[in-house]
Amino acid sequence: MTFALADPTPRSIRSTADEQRVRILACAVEVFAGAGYRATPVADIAAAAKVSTAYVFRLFDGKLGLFVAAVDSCYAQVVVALSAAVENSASSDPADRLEAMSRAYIELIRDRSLIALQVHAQSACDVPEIRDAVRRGIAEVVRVMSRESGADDASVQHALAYGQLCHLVVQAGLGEVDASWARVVDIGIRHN
Amino acid sequence: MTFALADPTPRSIRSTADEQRVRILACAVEVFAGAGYRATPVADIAAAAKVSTAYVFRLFDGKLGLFVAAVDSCYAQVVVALSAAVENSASSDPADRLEAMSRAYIELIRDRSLIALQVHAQSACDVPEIRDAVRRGIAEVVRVMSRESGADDASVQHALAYGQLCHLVVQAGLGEVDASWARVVDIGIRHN
DNA sequence: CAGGTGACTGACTGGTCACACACAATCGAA
DNA sequence: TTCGATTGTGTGTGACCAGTCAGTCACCTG
Repeated sequence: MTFALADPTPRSIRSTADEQRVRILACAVEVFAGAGYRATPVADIAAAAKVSTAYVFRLFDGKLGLFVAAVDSCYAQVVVALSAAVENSASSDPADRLEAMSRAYIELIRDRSLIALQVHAQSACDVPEIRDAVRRGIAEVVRVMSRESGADDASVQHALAYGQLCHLVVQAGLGEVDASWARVVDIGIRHN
Repeated sequence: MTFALADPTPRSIRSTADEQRVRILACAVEVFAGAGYRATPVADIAAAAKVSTAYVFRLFDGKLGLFVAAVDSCYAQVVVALSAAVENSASSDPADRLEAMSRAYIELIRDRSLIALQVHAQSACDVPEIRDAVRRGIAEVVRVMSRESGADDASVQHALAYGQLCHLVVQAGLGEVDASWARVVDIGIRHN
């Protein structure tokens, strides 16, 4: 009574669990970014990754473990992007280098996922494990901004604040609102 | 207009539905602020308000209607606080008036609820009704800041950005983290 | 080819939650 | 006092969802 239900093209090659883990993690970032931790059933992520729900639970430590892993991966990507930006910056002026990082962060917005996931993680900080993941991520981001730019604390803080404003704009979709108040919020993101 | 929040003396007299609505709404703001829209069962709010779950559904248009009402009420409180702050400000200098508003906003943090609820609403923006409520709220805040302070758009935007940074600090509890990176984020909230 | 190991799944379970409905208690007016 | 309107609740239910388990199938090694 066994019939091949899915997979019209049977996978000739088996993948390793580690490969699957990173694949599923990438899907998790994307899908969690859509509706957040609580509103996203693990089954949705499994479907996106084309695996069974049971297998996701086997590879990760529960839904919480999966979400934390997704958040960690998200911040890691941000850090990489920031580092790369400053690497390509010719100037050695701290302000310029910080500016390059800010610009790089804006660039990341093309893919809403990273921003959206950060907001969702922030909102789920009542779960200790998630709060810790957020702290780890912010810590790393702050460290990389300070160290790689050489800017003073106030400037770094300023850049962070505008990053947060950017989250609001993306999440509430203010970019597509045509009103004067929306322009007040939206304007200065590209501007220093 | 005084509203009695808690009634120590057992109600001998019937309350009107409108009274109950504002009472329950106040509870909803507080309880939703704890864990957000999805993670908060309506039953929890009903329990906090000492009424039955069924009655909450009778007074509000579903869980979503209740949450939207809570978000609206939250932003309304913020706007009131900002207006009051500028009212008490002697100076007519736009920068000073904006500063007074920022200070007032920091003051609001004593009660985590208003900040937390904003973050949760922001995170639940995938629900159109909630996204609209957030937009309404932000619109009103921006309008009041611009109009009452007379400051230029860039300054208002700057104040907003630091407000958002403030949300991150509160939500992730960075105030209680003792590390250099945490201080970079935390420092400047009181400082202009 | 026998047998072992790891990838992967379908089917189930225990629990939670949003919401509905019928009913009870209390009030104001005629 | 009766009647209708309004406040309020107990009980139920259908849907959904995290996590488990027993078992299948592909590949490898001797």
